[in-house]
Amino acid sequence: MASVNKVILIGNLGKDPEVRHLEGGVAVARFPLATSETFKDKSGQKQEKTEWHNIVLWRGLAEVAEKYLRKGQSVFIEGKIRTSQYQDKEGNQRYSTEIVADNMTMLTRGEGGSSEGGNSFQGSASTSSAGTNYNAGAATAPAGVAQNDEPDDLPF
Amino acid sequence: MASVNKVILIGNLGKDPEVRHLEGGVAVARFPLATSETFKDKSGQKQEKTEWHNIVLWRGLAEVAEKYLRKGQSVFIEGKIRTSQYQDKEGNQRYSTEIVADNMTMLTRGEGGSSEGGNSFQGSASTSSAGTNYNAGAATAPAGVAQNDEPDDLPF
Amino acid sequence: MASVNKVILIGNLGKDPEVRHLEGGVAVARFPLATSETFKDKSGQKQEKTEWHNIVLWRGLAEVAEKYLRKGQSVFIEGKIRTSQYQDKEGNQRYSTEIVADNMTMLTRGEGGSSEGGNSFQGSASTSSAGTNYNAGAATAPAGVAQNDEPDDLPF
Amino acid sequence: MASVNKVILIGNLGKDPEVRHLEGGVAVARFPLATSETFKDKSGQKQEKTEWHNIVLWRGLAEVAEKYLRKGQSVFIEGKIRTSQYQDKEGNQRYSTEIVADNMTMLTRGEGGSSEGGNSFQGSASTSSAGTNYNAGAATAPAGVAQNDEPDDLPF
DNA sequence: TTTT
DNA sequence: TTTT
Repeated sequence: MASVNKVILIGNLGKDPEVRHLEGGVAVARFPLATSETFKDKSGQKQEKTEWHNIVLWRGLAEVAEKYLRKGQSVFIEGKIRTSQYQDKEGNQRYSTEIVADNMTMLTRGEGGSSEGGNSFQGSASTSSAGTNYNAGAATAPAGVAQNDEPDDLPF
Repeated sequence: MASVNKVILIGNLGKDPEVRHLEGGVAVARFPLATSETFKDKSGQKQEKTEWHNIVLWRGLAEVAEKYLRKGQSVFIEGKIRTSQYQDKEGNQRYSTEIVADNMTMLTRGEGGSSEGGNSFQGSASTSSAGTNYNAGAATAPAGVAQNDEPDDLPF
Repeated sequence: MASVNKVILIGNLGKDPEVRHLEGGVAVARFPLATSETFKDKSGQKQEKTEWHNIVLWRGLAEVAEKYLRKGQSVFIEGKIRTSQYQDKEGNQRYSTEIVADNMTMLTRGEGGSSEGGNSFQGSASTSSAGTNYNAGAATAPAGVAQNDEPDDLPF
Repeated sequence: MASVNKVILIGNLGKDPEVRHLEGGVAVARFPLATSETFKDKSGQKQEKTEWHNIVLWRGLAEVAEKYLRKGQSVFIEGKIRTSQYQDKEGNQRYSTEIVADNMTMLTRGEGGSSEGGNSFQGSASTSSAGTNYNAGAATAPAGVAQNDEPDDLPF
């Protein structure tokens, strides 16, 4: 039964990632990501509305997040929506919605760089995106390193 | 500050849309949409996990949903994530996450048809998608104007 | 340098897939996919414009296409754009643009079914989509390994 | 007949935009955009493959591109694929594939800024994205101006 | 060359 | 609460 659950976000980390290392060495990272949109209200005033997303990353992506992602940075996230149910202290059913990432590209250059950058990491083994390709199952991260700018000799 | 908040879903309606007509003739439709994924658990057993999404459509898209969408049907939804805060009866802060649609394509053919079909409707005035192109503002608002903007005085 | 190259299509096959089996058992499938949009021209007449996309699938996805996809059927494709250069007979540089799929969901039910259906297959090992989850490398390659990588010695 | 034609790119401009102003004041901008992916070849060597996309922007988006986009900058593009046919000098049928943008977000901060930034512009009137919302039909651009960073007082 |  |  045809099903697609895909989320694409570009936003800024509200906090440094919080990383837990589970039994077996599996890492999980979480951080809040802000996206915002501006619009004009009825009186013509420009308004900004910020949306906060709970991002979750597993394994290799979590390790990359732990090493390289910091509060305030800009990141591209591709993933899926997942809503978990839990009971609160009073026993009421509650819901918590998260974005489970399966692809991540840093849009802020590592440190003191110029105006842009970015490294791409994926939760799966394919090579459909750019940057250092990262397989979430690997134990060690190849690490995102500086990548070259475009050459001048374009074919058009 | 670069920002993108985009969701793409293909799933099935869990219920008929619930439609309300606000003052001024603005329509709002809501329905739960199921996406599901299958995976093999540790014992090699095939498992299915269903995710439920709260879909919200405004104006023209809501009217199309009211007319044509029914429980069980398959639909493509493009939109954005929006989490609303509200107080529960005990005064605790709660969160509710919805997908506000700005594009919709029916994947189930209307009635007793053959094996597939679909019509596309958009919340905006552009023609970037196929099928019957629908301008959500056509009937009640000037075309091309802030059609996804909800009025400020919403009951949530 | 942050990079994303992502394509999402829903359309109809213009022909049955053409499948080739390369040395080493690697399968490649190709088919044209039509997407169309309708719009009103200046005179208010409804017009339809059809776009044709050259879809390419590798390994497991190609085998699924060979078995299940037929002319006329509706399919969801996720992939990336790839433009190849080649010399025509006169030695001029030519370009050919294809969509290399890494995820596919059939939107037309197999045979004589009711009004809709769909099965999802992925080129990578993750479980981020629904339907029968398919690992493109399962039969011929170690799971989770570079499944979208084409061999270096392709005839194009 | 269900149809979706959507492209999402993050890449770098290979050249400054070339802008033409048609009769009636309509602007069209074009530039090549590079996306790249890295992968390991058979010998384990890291390889990079760059893909070039022909981006086309109309009206307001073209004017924004003319004012703010420059060679080397990073940009998020959302649009659709369009392949045009034309005759070459020898009368042979040729194809040219372009990405017609309907949404654009600059990922490189304007001038000598710190490490990231971005402004969002859309070809349609909706407010589904962030940054200065831009309506392609408008004659004058509200212009993308500096946007604020996230506040420290996050709700989680 | 598809589909409505 | 859908669908296969």
